[in-house]
Amino acid sequence: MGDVYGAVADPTRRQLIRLLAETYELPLHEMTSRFPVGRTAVSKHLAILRSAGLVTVRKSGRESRYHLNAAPLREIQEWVSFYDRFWTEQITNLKNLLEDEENT
Amino acid sequence: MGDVYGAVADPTRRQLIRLLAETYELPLHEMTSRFPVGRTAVSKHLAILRSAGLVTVRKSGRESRYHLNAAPLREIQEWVSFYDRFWTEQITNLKNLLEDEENT
DNA sequence: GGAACAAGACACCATATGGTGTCGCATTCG
DNA sequence: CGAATGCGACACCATATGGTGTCTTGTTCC
Repeated sequence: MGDVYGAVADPTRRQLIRLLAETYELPLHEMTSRFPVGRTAVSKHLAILRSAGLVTVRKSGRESRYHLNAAPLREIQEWVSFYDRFWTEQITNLKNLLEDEENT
Repeated sequence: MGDVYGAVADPTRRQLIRLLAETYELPLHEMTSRFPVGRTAVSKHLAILRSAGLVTVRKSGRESRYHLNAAPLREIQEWVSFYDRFWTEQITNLKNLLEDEENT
């Protein structure tokens, strides 16, 4: 069972998630036409998303309809929310970052 | 310049972030002692975190002190918050997921 | 000054990843 | 029925990734 962080790390997969969020459900070939990569690649990305629980499939005739399940994203949301309080230090850290850039 | 999603995708790097959140700043060798991997591996992880802007370095004598900068996490937070409204569909999607599992 | 330590840089390796093309099996449609 | 479509399953390939060990440089400390 793949992890959610890895599934979301790829930009193409994030676009797929976004696409599925805007439409109720879509067959593979219709998604493929919206991306610059081939059908097989999209299919593999969807498999990864499926193994992360982010996407569900429903077979309808000869096409597989994909649907978004955003629930697993909750894990990421909870993880990232832990660091809310550190954002207030943004200004001081920006200073450190700039000093770091100078030394690089 | 590495992206934040990729930087956060690795579990070891998330642990490093967590560790740096709990302590003000740490030298490399002290972090390494807390992980099952070697010094070089930790150093490379920190380089990735640094290129994503999540970590800053301050040289102090012969050791490099690492410090957390949580600001870039904001991008992830904003991205994931877009899908808040889809979590309400969790129950119906769970049903779909189970049906999917049966067909697998 | 010389030993010991911290850490970056580099060479190297196994495996994961993202992409391709092709094949084969259902399913639809003329 | 037969052609065409949709898509999963492979086989394959180039590169990225996560790990190792070794070398070197800089710093501390006796």
